[in-house]
Amino acid sequence: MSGLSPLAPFVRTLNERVELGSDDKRLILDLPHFTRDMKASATIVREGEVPGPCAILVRGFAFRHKLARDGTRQIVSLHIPGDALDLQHMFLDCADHNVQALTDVRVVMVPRAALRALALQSPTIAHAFAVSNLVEASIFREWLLNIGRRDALQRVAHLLCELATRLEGRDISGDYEFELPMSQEQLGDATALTSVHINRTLKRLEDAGLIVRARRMLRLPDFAALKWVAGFNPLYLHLAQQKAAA
Amino acid sequence: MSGLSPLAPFVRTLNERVELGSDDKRLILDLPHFTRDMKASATIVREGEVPGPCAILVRGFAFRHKLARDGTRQIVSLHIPGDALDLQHMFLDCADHNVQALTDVRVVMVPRAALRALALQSPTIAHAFAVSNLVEASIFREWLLNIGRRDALQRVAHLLCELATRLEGRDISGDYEFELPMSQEQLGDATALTSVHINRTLKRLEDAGLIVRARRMLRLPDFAALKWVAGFNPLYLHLAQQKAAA
DNA sequence: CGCCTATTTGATAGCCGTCAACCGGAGTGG
DNA sequence: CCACTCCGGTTGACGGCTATCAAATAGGCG
Repeated sequence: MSGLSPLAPFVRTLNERVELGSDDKRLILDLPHFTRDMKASATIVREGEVPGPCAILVRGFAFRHKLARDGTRQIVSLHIPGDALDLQHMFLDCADHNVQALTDVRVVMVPRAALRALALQSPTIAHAFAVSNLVEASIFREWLLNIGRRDALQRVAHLLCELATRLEGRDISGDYEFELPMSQEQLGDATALTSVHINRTLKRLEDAGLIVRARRMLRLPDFAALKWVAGFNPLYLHLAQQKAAA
Repeated sequence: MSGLSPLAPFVRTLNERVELGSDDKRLILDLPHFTRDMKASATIVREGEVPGPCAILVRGFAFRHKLARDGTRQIVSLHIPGDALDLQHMFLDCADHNVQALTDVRVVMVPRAALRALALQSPTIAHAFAVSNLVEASIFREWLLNIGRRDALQRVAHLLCELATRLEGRDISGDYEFELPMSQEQLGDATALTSVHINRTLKRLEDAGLIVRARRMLRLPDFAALKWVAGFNPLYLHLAQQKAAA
C-alpha cells in the first residue's frame, strides 16, 4: 500500500529482513521528509562532516568510499534503491567516509531526530534499523574476504553475483540481465584492482561464457556457474529463510 | 563502582563512546550472566550456527574470521577486553562468520533476550549498543581501505597503530609497549599477506626504527612516525571528542 | 633432551600494476 | 550534417610486489 510515498522503497527493503506490520509501515511512510535529485558523482555525505538529515536512496545507485593518503580510492559498498545511506551515521557525530552518487539519483532526506524518535516509539522498527546496519556490516566482512583472499577473476565475479542477488526481483528480469551502473575504473576501486585489469578480467569472464556484455548492460547466462567461480554464498546477505550451508 | 563484576570491562568500553549514567551502568552490571574460560584458538561463534547467548570478552584477545573456498582465512577484526563478540549477531538468526580466541580468554555469556530487553528498557543503552555496532562497521571499512589500497609496510604498520590506539590506557604503558598477541601467520591472515612476507615486513619496520621486538612484546619508540608511515588517522575509531582532520 | 611449532632467510615465479598507445561512442559546436 | 573533443574502454610490453617453495634456526614444552 502507498507505493506513492517516496519512502516506499525503504519500507520494502527493511521488510526483506524484518517483517513489518502495516502500522509500522505507515509510521515510516509518514516520516517527515523532502526529496532531492542529484547528478551522477554528486557527493551525498562527506568525510569529516557532522551528519545532517539521513539520506535514503530511492532511485539510481550510490557508493561509499574512503581515500588513502596517496589519493587512491577504495569503494567499500554499493547501494541500490531502498537502501538507507547513513543509518550508519545516525548515531555517530562525524562521518568517517564519503557517499557519492554512482548514477543520477533521487534521495529522500529524513531528519535524524525523527528517525531516532521512531526507533524509540516502535521496537519492531528499531529492530529493523539494527538489522539493516548489521547486514551492512556483514557485507563489509564479505568484501574483506573478497579483496583479501580471492584473485581478480573471483573478485569481479563475486561483485557481480552480489549485485545480481541484491537486485533480484527489482530491475532484474528472470534471465539475470541488468545494467551495470559502474565504469571499469569504479569496478576497480571496489575490488582493489586497476581499471586495466578489470578490463582483462571482464574479457576472461566473457570468453568463459559467464557474462555477456552490451554497452553497460550485463547478462549472466549461467548464474550458477558464475556463483561457483566466485565462491559466492549468499548467506552473508541475510536475505530470508537462509540456513547454514555447511 | 563495582569493578568486581566481570561485566565491568564491557561497561568501560561502552562508556568510551557513549556517556552512561550510573543507573545504566548498574543495569548492565546486573545482567544475568555466566563466566567461561577458554583456551587459545577455541571457537566462540561458528559460521552457520544459530547464535546462542551473547559473549563478551573480558580477558585475552579474540578475532573474527571468514574462510574462502580454498581454505584460506581472512581475519576481519580483532577484539580486546570489553568488546562484545556478538552484538553483531544479537538480531540475526544465523552467524555469517567465526569468532575464535586468539589467546587464552575469559568471556561472559549474557542471554540475548536479556540484552534485547535491556535495550528496550533504556534508550541510552540501546544507543550505546548501536554505536558499538556502528564503530565496528567503521573499522571494517578502514580495514577494506587497508587491505585494498596500502602496501605491505603500510598495512602492518596500520594494524599496529590500531591495536596500540585501542589498547591505550589499558595494558599499554606510556611508551607504547605491549604484547602483540598474534603469530606472524595470524598477522598475515589479518592483512591479506603471507606469514613469510609479514616476517620480512616486520624486519623492515624494525630496521627503520619504527618497532622494537622482543619475543611477542612490541614497543613503538616513535608512534608518530609509525602513524605517518601507516597513513593512520584514528577518526574511524570514533573514540572521543574527535573532529574532522581534513 | 627431543619434538613441534613459529620464525627467519634465500631463490624463484606469477599475478597484477604501470605505462603507453589506440579505439570507439557520445556529446558539442560549427 | 559533420568534424572535434573527451572520456571510457581495449590492448600490448614490461616491471615490481608479494606468493610460493624450501631449508635452516630458534624457542617452548613435554
